[in-house]
Amino acid sequence: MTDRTDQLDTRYDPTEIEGRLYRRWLEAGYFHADASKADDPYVVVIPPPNVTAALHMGHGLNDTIQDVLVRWRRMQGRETLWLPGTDHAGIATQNVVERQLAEEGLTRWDLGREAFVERVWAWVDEYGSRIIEQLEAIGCSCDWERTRFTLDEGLSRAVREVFVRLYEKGLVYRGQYIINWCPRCGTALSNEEAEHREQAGKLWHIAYPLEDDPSRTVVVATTRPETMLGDTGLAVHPDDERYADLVGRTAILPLVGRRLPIVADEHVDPEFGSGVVKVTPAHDPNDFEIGRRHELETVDVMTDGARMSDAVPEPFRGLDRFEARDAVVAALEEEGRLVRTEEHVHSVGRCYRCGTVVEPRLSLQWFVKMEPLARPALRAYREGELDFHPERYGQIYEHWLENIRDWCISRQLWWGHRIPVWYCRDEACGREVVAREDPDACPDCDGPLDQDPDVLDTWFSSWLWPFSTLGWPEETEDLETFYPTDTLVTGADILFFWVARMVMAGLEFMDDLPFTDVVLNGTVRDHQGRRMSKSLGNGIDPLEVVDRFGADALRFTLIRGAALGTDLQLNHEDLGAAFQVGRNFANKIWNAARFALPHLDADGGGGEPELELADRWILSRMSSTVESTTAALDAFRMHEVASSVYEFVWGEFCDWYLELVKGRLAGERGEESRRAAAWTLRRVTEGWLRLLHPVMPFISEALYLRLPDVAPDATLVLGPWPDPDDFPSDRPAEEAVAELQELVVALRNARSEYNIDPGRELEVHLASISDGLARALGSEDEGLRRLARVDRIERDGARGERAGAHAVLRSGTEVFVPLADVIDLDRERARIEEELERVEGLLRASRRKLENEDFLTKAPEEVVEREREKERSLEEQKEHLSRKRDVLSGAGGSS
RNA sequence: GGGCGCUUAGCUCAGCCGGUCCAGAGCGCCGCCCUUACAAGGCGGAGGUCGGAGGUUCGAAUCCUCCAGCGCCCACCA
Repeated sequence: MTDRTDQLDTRYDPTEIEGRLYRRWLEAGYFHADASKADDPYVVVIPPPNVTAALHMGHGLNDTIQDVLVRWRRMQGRETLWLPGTDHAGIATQNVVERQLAEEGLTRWDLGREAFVERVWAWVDEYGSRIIEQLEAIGCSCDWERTRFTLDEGLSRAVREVFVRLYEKGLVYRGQYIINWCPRCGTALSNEEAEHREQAGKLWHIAYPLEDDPSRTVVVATTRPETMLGDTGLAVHPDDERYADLVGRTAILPLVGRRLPIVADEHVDPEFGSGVVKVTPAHDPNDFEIGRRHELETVDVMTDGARMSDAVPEPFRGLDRFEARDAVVAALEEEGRLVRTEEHVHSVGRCYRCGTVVEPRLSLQWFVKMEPLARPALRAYREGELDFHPERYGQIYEHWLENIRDWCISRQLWWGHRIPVWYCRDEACGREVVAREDPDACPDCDGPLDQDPDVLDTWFSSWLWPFSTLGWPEETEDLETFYPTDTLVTGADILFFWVARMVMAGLEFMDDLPFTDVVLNGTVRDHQGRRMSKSLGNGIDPLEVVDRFGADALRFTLIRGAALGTDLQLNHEDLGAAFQVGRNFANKIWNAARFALPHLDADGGGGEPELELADRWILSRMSSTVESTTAALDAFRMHEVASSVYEFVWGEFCDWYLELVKGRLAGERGEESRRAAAWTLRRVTEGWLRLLHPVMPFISEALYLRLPDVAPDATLVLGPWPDPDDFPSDRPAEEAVAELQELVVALRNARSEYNIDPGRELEVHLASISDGLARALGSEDEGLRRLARVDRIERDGARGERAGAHAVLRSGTEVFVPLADVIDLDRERARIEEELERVEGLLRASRRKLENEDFLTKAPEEVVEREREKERSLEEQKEHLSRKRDVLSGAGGSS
């Protein structure tokens, strides 16, 4: 690494720097958390990406936010653990490998269970670490030594322990209920895994004849006519007088001929449709309940693949359910049973993995009883122990928990945690064994046992993530030290799947919340507002962005757009446009440092020199920036973290401070002044490099290492994080420089307005100079000359002159620049008039307020005082502007 | 059916538990500038009745009500 800054290119090239620094950090072990040293640790667990995943922008955003928080806390000196890992993602991963097999013309059944699972493991071994490596490319400071996988031995033991404990507590049970069945994936799903979408469909009205009076029919309506083949009853509301005489009688199911008892049930809405409901207990959750209350039969009319089963009349057997729908409708029509058909919009559930329409279906599955687990999770939230950012997600969490339903956890897959339940092969014995260790034989009859063939829902391992990854159920040092964690950063789409369930598991098994703050980041969308997705082809590959613009540019752009709870739009068709904010900022920083570094003194310049106004000003601004940046981090307002550093570095440090001190650094004002500037520059540069480090870790570290008095093995990674008190606050200096800036802008404005040659030096006459400006001129005379290209500054002069540019600053200071050769008096007068009008308008508004008795009595004193000051300032501006107008309109004026 | 969010400059968005906002940023646009850190830059500028209508208040982009458009979540809509 070289300190020869004169060799640095004017364009920042991140490629070589980033890889080298990341390797250094890894080798130094900075990201590894030491449990023995952690008395106040800061802990984050990563939302484990699927092992099948390739890094996409959603990860980019989510993981960068985590890295910013983690790096900040680490810099603050807390022993910080960011625990990484991946999720085995049952359905998704199984699908990937099954698709591979399909290309070879095979199915998993051809391989058999054992060989198939081996094959998935082989896939995971080969590709499973890919996403982890990609996280390194964007700079994530995870503790890679603690990387976990949800199918690890340790995590598997945790899963099993939890299943057994819940079973023993009576919270896990097996039963026949209506679940969501995905016919493509061939498995049951939880309620959360069925995504409901509104869809245009039809409502078919069908006439069912009565058994004892076939001339009389009752009309029922359905959106899924194929399921009528499984009807086993009809229901009406008990108070519905229209049908009171039907209750207890029997109808005949068209096409099938089955006898259907007509029952009275509260669930029926007499207002909807005809007020008569067909009851299909095996294919509808409500019908199932009605059927159970009235002891109706259940007839499952479909196979696992959603074809019509042998339970239906011959002509329909083997038909796909949607073919069967058409066939049933046609047959009904032929028999004259179809009364009418209407268009109907209703919501249809689809598998969240493959999009196939799910079939509500009666099935024997394992469930977790959720209400007892939800109660403490609700209490913790209501008592304020759990905070959501943004807050509104708390209400969504609360609502879901209040209405929680039991969780179907068995999946008819092969890839996942096998359900630890064995059944005695002897039906007469019927013993069911649930055990932590695999049993050899039936404890009752000593006969052979068969393990339940199903695996557990992937989320049944994910919900244990905050403690299973730390060693639970073993009482490890890690668990003792790092649980509970602090902040969870994730997407709102898995609030129920994951976040709420982790809270429940944490409280149930650790007796403590798994985290105290939940940050929900937004969705990354394209420039048309569409979610980025593979199928739309509108995704952006974060690694391509890293290659082209650097990880820092990627991170800065993401963080700057990550306003709390809002989505982020990025143009996938023009990466340059999308990421130039970050790229340009990195370049700006690079060049600012390129300029500053050679001016810094190797020994830090000895003791503290006599600081000048500009020095005190930038130090004071630095102090404010430390404060605002820290406050933003503390409140998870990521975009404010980025923008507060950005504005300071670019808008204050580069645009003003560097320009103000250029002359001094060149020695124009003597050694003491040079030393003061160099000393300040050194401190401020380091200050903002530290503030920048969480968001842009690479460039900040690279530049930090180039500071003249920094050891080659030093690092920003371990902090310290700056404190506002490290930099003296200086209000008067801030005010003075603010007025100087206003003057500079006014002069530049005049120059631009009249198209004055940029090289031409101006002569400036000032009158009614404010105290602040007087102070600024006293010490920054040369700064003014440099910033506004001024060669002569006169005080209290040229009040009566007309041919030039006129201005009045907010402080009331009058500015005049003689420009007889270029000035157009009419135009100048118009300019002043316009300004005068604006000021008068403001003054009127201000006076209106101050004349209002209510304002004076009801508004806080400081607000009134501020308004008075504003009035005074406006009065002065008005007076001085009027004077200028009079001068410009004076005798001999052109109009 | 219930709930929530959004609507601010041409575009993308900050600000929003009221006064420091004389409403900001980035991009885009217009003009000038290759001024020895940076043209991935500098300087100046134009551009907004803060979705609409009421209301509360001394004071509203910010709070309340209603309306319109967009989006999201939940729900046993046969």
